[in-house]
Amino acid sequence: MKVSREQVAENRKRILKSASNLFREKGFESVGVDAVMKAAGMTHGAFYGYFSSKQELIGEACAHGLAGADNSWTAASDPLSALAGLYLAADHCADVGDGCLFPALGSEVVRQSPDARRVLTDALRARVDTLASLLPAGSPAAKREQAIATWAGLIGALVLARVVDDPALRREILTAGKAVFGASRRGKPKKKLQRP
Amino acid sequence: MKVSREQVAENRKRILKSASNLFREKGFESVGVDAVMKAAGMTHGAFYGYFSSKQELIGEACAHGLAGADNSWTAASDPLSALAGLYLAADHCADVGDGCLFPALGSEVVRQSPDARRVLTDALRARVDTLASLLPAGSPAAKREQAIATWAGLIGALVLARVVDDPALRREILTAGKAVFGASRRGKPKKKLQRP
DNA sequence: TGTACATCAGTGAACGCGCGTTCACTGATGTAC
DNA sequence: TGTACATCAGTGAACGCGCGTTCACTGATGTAC
Repeated sequence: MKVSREQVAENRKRILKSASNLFREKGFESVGVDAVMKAAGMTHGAFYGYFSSKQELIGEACAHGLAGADNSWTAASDPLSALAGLYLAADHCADVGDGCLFPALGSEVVRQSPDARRVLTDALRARVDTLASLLPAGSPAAKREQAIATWAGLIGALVLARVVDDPALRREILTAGKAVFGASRRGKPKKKLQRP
Repeated sequence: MKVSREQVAENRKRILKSASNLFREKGFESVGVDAVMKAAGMTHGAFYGYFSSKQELIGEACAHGLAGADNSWTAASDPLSALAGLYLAADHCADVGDGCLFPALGSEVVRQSPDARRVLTDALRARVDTLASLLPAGSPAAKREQAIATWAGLIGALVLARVVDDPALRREILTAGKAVFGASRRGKPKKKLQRP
């Protein structure tokens, strides 16, 4: 049965959202076209009316998942600590399916289509630029260096926190990451503020 | 045809090495029992004489891959910068199959057996302890925090360097990681040494 | 605005293929005498 | 030490099953008049 044009556009978005969530949760190879379409409320046969192959879906689902990232930290008064706090929050750690794509799928995208790698590369460049521009101090080169290392640290910390099977160690990783990567000035410990 | 006991022990090691390399290169789901056994020089039928399932192999291959890690940096005069230099070297970045297991498979192990997660958790604990004990300055808690953050940063940087499709950006990530995570004292730039 | 028809999004059965796993068989190993 | 036999590691065919992909069909949509 045919379906209205708005319905088609809506269905496409729903497929991309389902795919992007399922891929992050279970990986590209463990999620079939069947599962994606079922999650989107259709049968698998309709898939090839939207995408020419699973590989194409993977590329577009990555783009969709990266586009939906939470940027609220950029508006904070201390963007770096806001980012670290948000990124290494316990609920981001627990919610792989709706969380950042880099820790969930970064190491798997290497083996996917060139398109998918380009999508991640572009997204990473944009995030580095954004973070570098919001850092409070340093030369442009130093800011860029810190922005790259900070993203690497946040992503690595989330990968480790998720893989570890001990909740106490997981909390320790998240806390250490927030402390180290969320502080603008390294090595200069902040004094705790006391109520007057 | 039966085979000598030494041959059996050797075959088992070869299966584990093949599996561990192939899994790091292509991921757990993309590598079949067939491919592992062929790489080890046998046919797939012999597999179930060594392991009861592919899941069991995954757990043991992870343990084998983690046990073979390069520890030469611990003997260096500046272990932190030696570790960062080794870990973020271009050839470690290029050689996924023989490289560290965390960046290659970290995000995939979450979905494997509890055994596999425990193996990675134990290995991470050991690495954090080793690095913390070799850091030059700080309280035990501060050393531990820095050790955790450093491992997170190194692993995240390698994941990002590998996923990116632009060699220039890849080099930039590796260089930034070495500079930031390989320096014991943060924020205090080293003066370049000049020949006298 | 109403009707008649062409379009085409979605359905569900079907296809090869590759995967994890099993098993009867083979023949070299290792042991009992 | 030599021989005869039981053991058992490895082979390769076979099994279900699930996956990516195709396709004839259906019936609601949207257009031409």
